Amino acid sequence: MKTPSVLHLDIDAFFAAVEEALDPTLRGRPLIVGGLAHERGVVCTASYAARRYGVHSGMALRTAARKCPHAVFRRGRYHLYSRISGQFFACLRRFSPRVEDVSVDEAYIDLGGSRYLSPSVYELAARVQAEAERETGLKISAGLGHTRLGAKLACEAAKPGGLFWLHDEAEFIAGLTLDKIPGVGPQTHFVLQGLGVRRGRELKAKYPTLWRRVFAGQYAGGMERGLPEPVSRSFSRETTFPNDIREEGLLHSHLAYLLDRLAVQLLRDGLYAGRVEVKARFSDFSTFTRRAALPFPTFSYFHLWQAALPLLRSLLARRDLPLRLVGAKVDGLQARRDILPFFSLRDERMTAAIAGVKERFGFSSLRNARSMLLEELYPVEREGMVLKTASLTK
DNA sequence: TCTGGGGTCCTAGGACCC
DNA sequence: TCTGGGGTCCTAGGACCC
Repeated sequence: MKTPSVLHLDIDAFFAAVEEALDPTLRGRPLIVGGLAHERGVVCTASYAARRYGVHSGMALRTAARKCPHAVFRRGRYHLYSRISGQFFACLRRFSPRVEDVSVDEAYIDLGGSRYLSPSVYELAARVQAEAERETGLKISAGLGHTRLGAKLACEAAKPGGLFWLHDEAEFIAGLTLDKIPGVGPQTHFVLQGLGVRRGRELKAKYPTLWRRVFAGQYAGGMERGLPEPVSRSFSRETTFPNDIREEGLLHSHLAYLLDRLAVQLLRDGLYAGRVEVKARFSDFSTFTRRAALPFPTFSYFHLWQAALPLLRSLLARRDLPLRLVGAKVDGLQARRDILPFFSLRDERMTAAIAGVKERFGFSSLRNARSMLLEELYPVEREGMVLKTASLTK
């Protein structure tokens, strides 16, 4: 039998584990990262101690507080997590050039070409795991398989902190109940249940096409697919308000703020957007989006704003309710080098200059006037030096 | 007790063109 | 005169993942 070479690694309860590592008094206590107990929001990560009370990620914070009143609640410190995530991936890349990141705390790594490092792939996997744990200071679960799916399932079984090897993937998957299969969510599960399908083998026998759809997707074929450096396809930002908002001027300010952030990100990554999308969620949780192609690829806040404002207006016309969320997204991204230099617009240069100041003095050192309204309502945390727009005009 | 934020990928219908 | 078939682009929405 062919030797498995795909290793899946997953940092256990990542955000909570970082907080525990930094504050040992939290160890063993139920810890919930994502927001404070009374806030409008959901659990991002729950420590294993908190999970014992039935708290899990995605649960409303207020529900979690009811289930586990003595839990410690923390807002996330995402810059910190992102730095440790960087160490994690740097460590993996020393063992193989074929590393695929799934998220900040999850990766696939193909050890097929790295066998010279160790006589046994199992030992090599254990070494990768141990090394990553040493460098991050966190517990990491690992699973070895022939395909991504096999590796992921093995890792799932190894949690927390173990290393598993799935000997017969096909047999294991055939025996699995559908809700355990990645890619089968609540909707698909519900439909399949209605069709009398409970396990993998029934799905394979009765609905071979669907079976292939589930398994020939992102997890099939080991690591052959998808290995070119992943490129960003979209960026988005959204805000759920502490209280629902009806006032249109204030909603415009929020939109302006989100677009400002997207413009900075586009510039920083050297990308132009081809399309902009606005999202509105009303107080009854009904959610709508509107997208529009930009007249030409751009990274300019001003162009994004011109295209996005009519979209927001049209969304607001759909319901006579206040909003609980507004969001903005850019996609159709293209690298700057792939764009014809057919225009050199003044406000694109201005965006670049503004982004330069933000880069140096912090995002909120310069704000467009439209989003300044927000500062009176929600004072902004400032990083470093404060540079007010007004002081530049002198 | 409500229900975040950041993504990816897929489908379906209409417009438009040949 | 009551009509086709394919291709492609566009937008809206949904399922799913961490």
